[in-house]
Amino acid sequence: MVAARRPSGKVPWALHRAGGRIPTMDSVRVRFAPSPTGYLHVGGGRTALFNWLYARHHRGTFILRIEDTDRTRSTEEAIEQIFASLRWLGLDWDEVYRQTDRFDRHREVGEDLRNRGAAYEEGGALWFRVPREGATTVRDLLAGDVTVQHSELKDFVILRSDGTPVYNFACVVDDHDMGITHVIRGAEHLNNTPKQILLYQALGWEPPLFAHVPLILGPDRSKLSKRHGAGSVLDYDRRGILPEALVNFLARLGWSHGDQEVFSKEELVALFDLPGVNTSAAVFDDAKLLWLNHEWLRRTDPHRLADLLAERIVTLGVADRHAVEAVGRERLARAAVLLRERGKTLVEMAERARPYLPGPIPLPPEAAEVLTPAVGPALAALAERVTALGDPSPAGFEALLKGGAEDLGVPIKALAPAVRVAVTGSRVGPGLYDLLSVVGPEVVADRLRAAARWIKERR
RNA sequence: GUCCCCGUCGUCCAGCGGUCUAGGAUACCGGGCUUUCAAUCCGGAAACGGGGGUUCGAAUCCCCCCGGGGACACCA
Repeated sequence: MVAARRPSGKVPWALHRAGGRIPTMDSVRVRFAPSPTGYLHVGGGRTALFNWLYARHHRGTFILRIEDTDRTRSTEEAIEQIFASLRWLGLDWDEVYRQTDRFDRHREVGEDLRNRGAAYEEGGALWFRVPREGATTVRDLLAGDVTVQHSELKDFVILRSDGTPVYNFACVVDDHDMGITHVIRGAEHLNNTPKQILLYQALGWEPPLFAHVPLILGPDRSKLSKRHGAGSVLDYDRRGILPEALVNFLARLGWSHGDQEVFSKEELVALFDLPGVNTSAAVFDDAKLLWLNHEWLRRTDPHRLADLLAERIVTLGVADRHAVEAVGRERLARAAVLLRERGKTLVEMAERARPYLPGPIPLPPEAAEVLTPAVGPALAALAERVTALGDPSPAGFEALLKGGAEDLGVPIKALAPAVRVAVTGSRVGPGLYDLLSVVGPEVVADRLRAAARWIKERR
């Protein structure tokens, strides 16, 4: 068994791997076939993404097939979750099927196999007879030629005693009937493929092309699964990850285009192809996802970001809808631009949005470190000047503060942190003048007065 | 255990026989800038699993070993 190498020269890569068969590139039909036994995790999400990208890149058809043949484990909620996850990722499907709708067809083909002598009944179930001798080779577009001796295989059930089909069988019948040209799926299925090829042969059908993509591993290097915690695609939405970031991250897990790291979905569609996919499993690195999310937060249109932020602020209970509306979309967009510079997720941004919303700011005891008795009068005086401020731009605030530091007798190095804490309750945050400008003169003045009072009451 | 797949910095990738004193990204460490944090800039540490071949030449090809993962259901 020799793994095929990517050829150099002008031979089209896929053609070479396909052993000379010519895949008709304008009629690509691929499918994502999840089983609705739980939420869609990122491994499944990546498989869906690769299929979708392959279909869109080749102007083909992306099919969604719900593999719910195991009625005891499949649920309607899981199906809804899968739809919701794909929609969130922005992976639209052209056709959708449900395997349970095709049981009659599966039984019909099973019957055909039995009539041909390729299957036999035992214990009420229909078993496929695997040849004793010989071997079957999978010509995988990614793994190369993989040969398995028939002696390694056992006869397997294709129709359960209750008449329902089992995975390997339903999969073959459906892929054939749906005209699937490329089966792009996780590497855990590579071992199933010889059985499926045997089925195609017994039925006299031409098998599709196969491409088994490498697995995604958890931090402990085992196949990513539910027990790794936040593996659900929708969990990333809850964590404040942008779909663009997760798509970008997932695409880079096992696929690359030179040294480029950031890809928009449009770029991925234009660049993605099977030759760029590698064959080794990848560990899911949360830190890098967070970095990408930050990149995408910074590339997102401020108004769209404002809408996403508004929603988070409400769902997280940072403020109510009324307060958010009072701020207005424009001001919120300006706040979002400041917030996204320091926050890596929408959640972090929302949690730090309090200063931009109306109302007083609670001052923690540590505020006393910069809100000293010495700056109290200056803050009170500054509040009056802010009220009379003609130019509420960052430059206007900068002139005001620097002028104030000068003639109020408090050095800017002490005044700036004091104003920051008075307005935000925190010693860290965006550039002070930008911050004040976004918060606005009225609210700034109110909080400056409140801070002056707070200092006085503490003495 | 058997079979299958994989093996470059901690992690994700580049590398397709010479251009590799191995490149990018992230994470980490140090410094500049800043009222602060972040961003940004500069610098640093960090890898070809091991052993045999083939070749003038190997991270790149072959073999063995080791290591990791996956599959071995009337689950998918």
